[in-house]
Amino acid sequence: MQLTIVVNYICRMKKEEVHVDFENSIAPWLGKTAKVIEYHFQEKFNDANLDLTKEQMVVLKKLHYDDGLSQNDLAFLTLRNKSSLTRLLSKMEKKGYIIRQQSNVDKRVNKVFLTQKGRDTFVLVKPVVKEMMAKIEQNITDSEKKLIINMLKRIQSNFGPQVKSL
Amino acid sequence: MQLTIVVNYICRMKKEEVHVDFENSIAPWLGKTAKVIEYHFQEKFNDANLDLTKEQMVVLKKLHYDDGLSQNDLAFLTLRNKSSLTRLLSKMEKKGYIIRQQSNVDKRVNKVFLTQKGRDTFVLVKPVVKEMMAKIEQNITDSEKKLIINMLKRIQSNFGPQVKSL
DNA sequence: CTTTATTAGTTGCATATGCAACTAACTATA
DNA sequence: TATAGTTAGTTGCATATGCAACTAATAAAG
Repeated sequence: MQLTIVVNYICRMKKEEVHVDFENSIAPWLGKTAKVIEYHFQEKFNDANLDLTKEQMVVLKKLHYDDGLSQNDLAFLTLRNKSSLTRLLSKMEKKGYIIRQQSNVDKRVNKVFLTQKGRDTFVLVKPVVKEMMAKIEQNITDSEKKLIINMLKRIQSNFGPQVKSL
Repeated sequence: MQLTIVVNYICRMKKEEVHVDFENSIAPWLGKTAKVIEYHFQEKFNDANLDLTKEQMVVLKKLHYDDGLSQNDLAFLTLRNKSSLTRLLSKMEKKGYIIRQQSNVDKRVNKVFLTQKGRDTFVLVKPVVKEMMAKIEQNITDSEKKLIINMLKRIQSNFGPQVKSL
């Protein structure tokens, strides 16, 4: 009798496939929406003849508000692996948007600065970004906007403390 | 007098730098949240010893519900460039998750099918995904969940008609 | 029925990314 | 102070991705 129970249990285990309701879960919708937005962001940059990827734009933006950050901090703040940032910066340096400057306090550290071209480019980028933001939020009310941002922050908090937007 | 007006206007144009409020806009928060989630998704897969990227998981999932899709449809449904899908499938085929089968109706078309290994793997993937979904939504109420998904759908609709989740 | 246009899929090229291994430089400990 | 550990940044390797150019096959037009 005991054995029967165990066998039944095992059989049930094998049959009971875990069910995941993708259609009514946040993650897939979030992923898809982010993907759509990112795609159109890049498209807008290309249309505006900005020689810039969306990732490079984020770095430009961070430096605009916080010039002279170390690569380490910049990687952390933009949610990037430091190796990824290294190569992103190399491309941006080659294009003349930024320069690396070794710290004389700690020779391991590179401080990253915007060049004049970098600053000028960001000025051109801003209206494009603004337009995209408006398009994204065109049918979202202000209170809804507050709400969704609040929810997004809470979702992020489930994976550890985070602070600012990208 | 007329000239003065024009000159003043131009000066104002140059000074008035466009201001973008990143901190109170949806896009950056959405982007960041999606990035955090994607990172932890991949981490979970690795921890569970699933030899699978998150992108490959999405394809596996689509085929699970719609076996035999063409590469074209699969690319469209997963928001991928067809060239990107080609290479994604090549890797998945090499790993034995899927097979391509040329259509005999239209020899240009490859229909994509899950292999037994692909089906078995998806069974292992599901609980991991389910756990992640729960973690993401742990501090979001059901009505909030409905609300955020609705908003995400509306945001997507600003970039053309879309249907299902990823 | 032949020519032209379109479509499905592949490939070269460029970018972005995470991990692990590495170097150089700084910090802490014995 | 010498040795061990840590940290910042770089590089090799693997994956994913978009665009443009390409091939092969089908559809449309003459």
